[in-house]
Amino acid sequence: MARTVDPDRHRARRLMILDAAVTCFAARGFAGTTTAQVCREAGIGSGTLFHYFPTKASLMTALLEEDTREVLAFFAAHRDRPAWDGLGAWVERAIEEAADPRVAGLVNAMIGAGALPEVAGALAANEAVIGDGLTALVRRGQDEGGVRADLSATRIASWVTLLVDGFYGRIASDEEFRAEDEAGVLRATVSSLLNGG
Amino acid sequence: MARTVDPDRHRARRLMILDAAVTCFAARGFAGTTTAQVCREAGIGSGTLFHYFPTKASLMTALLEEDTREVLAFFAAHRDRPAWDGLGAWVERAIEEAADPRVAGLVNAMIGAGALPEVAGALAANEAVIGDGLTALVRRGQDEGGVRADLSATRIASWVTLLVDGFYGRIASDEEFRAEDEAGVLRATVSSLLNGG
Amino acid sequence: MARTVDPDRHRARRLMILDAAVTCFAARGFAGTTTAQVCREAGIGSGTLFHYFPTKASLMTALLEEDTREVLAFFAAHRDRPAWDGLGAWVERAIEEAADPRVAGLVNAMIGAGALPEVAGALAANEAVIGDGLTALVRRGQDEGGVRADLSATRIASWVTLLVDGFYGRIASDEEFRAEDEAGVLRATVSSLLNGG
Amino acid sequence: MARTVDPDRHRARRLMILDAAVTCFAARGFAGTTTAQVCREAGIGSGTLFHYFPTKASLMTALLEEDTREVLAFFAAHRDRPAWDGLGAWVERAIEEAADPRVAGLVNAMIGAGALPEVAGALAANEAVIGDGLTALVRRGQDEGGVRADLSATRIASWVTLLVDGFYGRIASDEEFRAEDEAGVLRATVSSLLNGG
DNA sequence: CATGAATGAGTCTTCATTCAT
DNA sequence: AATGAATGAAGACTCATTCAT
Repeated sequence: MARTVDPDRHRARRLMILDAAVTCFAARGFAGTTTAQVCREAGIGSGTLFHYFPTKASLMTALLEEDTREVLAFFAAHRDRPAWDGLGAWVERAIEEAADPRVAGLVNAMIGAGALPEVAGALAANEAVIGDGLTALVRRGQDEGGVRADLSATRIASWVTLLVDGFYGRIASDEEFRAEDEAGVLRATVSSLLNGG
Repeated sequence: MARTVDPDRHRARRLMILDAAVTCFAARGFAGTTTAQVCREAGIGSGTLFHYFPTKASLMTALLEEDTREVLAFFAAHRDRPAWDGLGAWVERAIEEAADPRVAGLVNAMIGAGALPEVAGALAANEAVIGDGLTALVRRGQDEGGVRADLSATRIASWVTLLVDGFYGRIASDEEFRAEDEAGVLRATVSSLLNGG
Repeated sequence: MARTVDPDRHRARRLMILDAAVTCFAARGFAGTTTAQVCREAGIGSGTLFHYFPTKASLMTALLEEDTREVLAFFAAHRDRPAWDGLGAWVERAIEEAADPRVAGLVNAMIGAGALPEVAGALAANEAVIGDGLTALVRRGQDEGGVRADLSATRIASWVTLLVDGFYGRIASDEEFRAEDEAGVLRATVSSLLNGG
Repeated sequence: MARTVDPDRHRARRLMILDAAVTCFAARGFAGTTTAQVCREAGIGSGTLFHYFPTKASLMTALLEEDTREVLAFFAAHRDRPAWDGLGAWVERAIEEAADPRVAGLVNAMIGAGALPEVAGALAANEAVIGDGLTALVRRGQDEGGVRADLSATRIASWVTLLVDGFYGRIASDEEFRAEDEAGVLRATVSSLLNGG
């Protein structure tokens, strides 16, 4: 009756598969990726894939949930720090993530898969967590001063997201648009947006 | 002497089918849309669809080419007018297009389909035309004065596109982000970006 | 109430279409040929094709029936002439027909279409007419002397057909097997077969 | 350590599917056979068929390649034996194969599918191997004596093939032409052809 | 008569998912 | 737990045929 299940090994395997999925989704989009390609990339059999993830869509939702968890952690970590620092850190986080060339492609894949009902929920949840977290930060920034008050916190948060998502999108579609080169403009544009230009 | 071919009727029918495709792609994405759904939406048989468009992907490329043509016309119309007006008109164009609730969804669908090799070319061509047109406008704006000169025209054009695409993206994913409400912020942000505010 | 139907014109048009069909069937086989290709080859619209021939298969059956009629005429013409001459003429007829490079391909196409129930009947009728005609000729040849009597007329007729069909088949599949070069061997082999080698 | 792949089982299954394909192709021709019919005949699902054979045409090419392999083995086995025996054995092989009532139909189906570009190559290869093998045998027969020398080895080989293919064709199209009954005439005709009758 | 746009039944093929080993 | 052979539902696309003009 040996305990064959090693939770650590299980978690590591799971992450390896998710990493393979990121590579594939980023390169070929969600619909353009077959589960067979993910298996090959991960070096596993198809049976094993479905042992860890019940459906192809669940790979995407797992990725989104993973990100949602990290986003929650991010906002939790900034709950007691100055709002302005939190907003700056959010932008820095985006710039750092954009350094992984797969991230921009993955974001596009997520958007493409967003039309699928199975993914829509996780995508909406992810966006809600980001929207809520940023809105809270912006509102606090308005209270603390430093963030403009002529727009609602919700709308400002939306515009910050617009800039960050637009940043990812540009990286994905424009070879010459490089995260490290454009980071400064992003920081400046967000700043300008936050304090009302 | 039967003259069954009525070019006008043909063109109208073609556009009707493309319109149905826009509706479907916007609602369910490219991969999520079946050709049968487009047929139903257009009120035609499957054979008729493939009489006008040889493949499902060609619907998407036709849409992109249609837009590319309009974009070229736009930039041609602004060739001899003040660059600043042209840039403003480009933003207004985006705001107006965003009024059609399907456009934002369609943009997402295009991004999702961009991984398909058949679509990639048309998508790249579309982006190139926009990039070139905007870059020319920005460069002229720099010469005429009024547009900042600390960034290259190419990079500024890229950032304008980032804002416009981000705008579409937000409309698609956020119910509360409405084109008419946010048009002012878009205008201001683009202005601020252009003059280095 | 002008009599618009010109029977001659109708017949000529019909033959032109059949000729186009022969070209297409010979080049691409029956299944490999689309009615659209026949229309293009004949320079007519699809509606016109089906005005003359109700189905694609009817093109094939018309071709077979055309041949059946010619075969009947051939055997009728040789009814009162020496059987040996008739058998020789039959071989010469095959050699002459094989000069049209399309004939061998057409024969293959007929064989390929023979599995279709709509064509099977016409093919069987064609073969029956040839079989009956040759058998009668052979039997008469046996009576007149000159043709071996150790095999039934039916079997000998079958073997003559085997040689002629094999001749067509070889021309179709072997570039270097040319009707004019091999005619002599065919004549000799048939002769040898008829008089029991 | 799971070893699910049993090469023997795989090969057996593959052959079972090919056998089902032979049955279907022989009965209804290549174009007249649907992949669904092959699946039903083989007792497998459609996915399984395409697990073993990527396309419908590949069933035909596999069949041809199978035969090509056997033909090569045949000629290899007769390389060091008297040429005359080899030629005789080739005819006996044809007679034996013709005993399977499906073979003649299959040959017709192969001819019908020969117009397809995917099949043409395998068919040409098959014919080349037969042509080369027979030509070598005939040439050796001429050297050893016993085979006429007034015709080139290539042409004689072509005529042997003409007789064998014609034999198959007759069996396919004429109910009363039975392999066992006509074997004697075939042997005699080939003999007569080989020694210049 | 001639036309070709419109049709939709029928095909091949893909691919997510299951399950026996 | 891991495998990959087997599955079949679903989808893109073809093409013979019809019919309004």
